Amino acid sequence: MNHAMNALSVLGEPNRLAIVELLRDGELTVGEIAHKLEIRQPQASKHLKILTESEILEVKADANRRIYKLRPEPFQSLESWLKTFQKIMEERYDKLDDYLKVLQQKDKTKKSKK
Amino acid sequence: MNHAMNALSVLGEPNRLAIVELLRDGELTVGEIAHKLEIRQPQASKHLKILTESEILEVKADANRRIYKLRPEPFQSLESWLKTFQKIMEERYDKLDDYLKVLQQKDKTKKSKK
DNA sequence: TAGGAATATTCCTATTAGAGTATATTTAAG
DNA sequence: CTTAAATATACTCTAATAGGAATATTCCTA
Repeated sequence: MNHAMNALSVLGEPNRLAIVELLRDGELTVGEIAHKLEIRQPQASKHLKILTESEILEVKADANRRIYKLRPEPFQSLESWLKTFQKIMEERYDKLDDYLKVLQQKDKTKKSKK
Repeated sequence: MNHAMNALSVLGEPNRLAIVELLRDGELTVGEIAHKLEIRQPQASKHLKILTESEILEVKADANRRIYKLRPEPFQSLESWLKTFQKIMEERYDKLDDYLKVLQQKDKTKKSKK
């Protein structure tokens, strides 16, 4: 939970979120990330550092290259956190159900369709 | 998706996240929120405005009070967005994931009974 | 071992965003 | 009609932060 909250604040930055979405499709080097997002290398490195320190990413050294990829934990944490809002999410579904029932009722009174 | 990204940046602010977590347990007025979070009323109002404009909250007027509560949509969006990381989440912790799936299945059968 | 490529780091600047304070607005009560 | 309560808004200040440029570091290769 605490981890999920930290992840949220880190992912609040657009470029960092973009990095995470890039890495969803597989690991990438710093240069590749900088190129794909059209940002400069130092900025990429800085964001990657923050993402790594918050344990959203992990690095693997390959000679003078650094290969970054996603860690699963923060996303699992976020999922757990989201589950604590399940009740709210369901409330509206129920309302929608009720609404649909109302529509069906009106439909019945208007013209008996089916 | 776009909505989920916006929600992330809005929830990146600690006080706003705290407000959202407060409202998980039910609707509250501005004063109640400010008091519970030990922040000043104008700050509460500002954060609530941002949260409302990003459609995370909705307001109801009651005389000179404003009652805020969560909207389900952004959380559903976040859930959808998180699902796009399912592959990464499944890579490791297969056992835990299976367990969660079992729980989800049980949950689904509960819901569909209603 | 010199040079170049990839990345990290440092320092600076400018923008931004949140906090604080004062004030405006709305509404109920007396 | 005045006042007080609840909330929103406007203004200012300050601090955090992202970006830019230059430089340091590491590692490979000729």
